[in-house]
Amino acid sequence: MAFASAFRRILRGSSTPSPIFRSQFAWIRHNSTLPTLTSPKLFISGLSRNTTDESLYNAFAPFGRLLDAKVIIDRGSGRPKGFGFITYGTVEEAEKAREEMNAKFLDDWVIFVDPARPREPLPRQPPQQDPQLNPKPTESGFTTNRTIGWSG
DNA sequence: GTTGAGCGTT
Repeated sequence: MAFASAFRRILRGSSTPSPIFRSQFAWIRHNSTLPTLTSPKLFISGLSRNTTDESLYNAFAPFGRLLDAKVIIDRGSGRPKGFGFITYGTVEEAEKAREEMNAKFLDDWVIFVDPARPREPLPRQPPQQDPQLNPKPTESGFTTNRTIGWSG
């Protein structure tokens, strides 16, 4: 927006987006609502292009046992997309890390720590199940018997 | 060598 670029010039005067400005948003999010974490997986956004898997790991290592720390690299350009994912052993560690690292600096950039969305649907716990939205898809002439469970 | 919202290369 125009706000961001304006604050950018005011606070820094350089082409680097001001971390101070970004931290305001983070504080607002921090003070408004804290969504409870349900998984030890965290989505880290606002990363610097200099941040790599190792530096991301080192930044979040003190808050718990990190099982994974990954900075997403754009396969086309081969450069970091500016966000990544970390996985702790427990949700408590993830919550602590979120409390400690959200709206904090990493490589001169204010990072955002949010719960990561599930990438793969769990096989035993479907996230959404709306049988009412599919009353009867029997238009193809087939009488689709509802198969309970995937008997592979 | 480019500009910063977002949910991942298997």
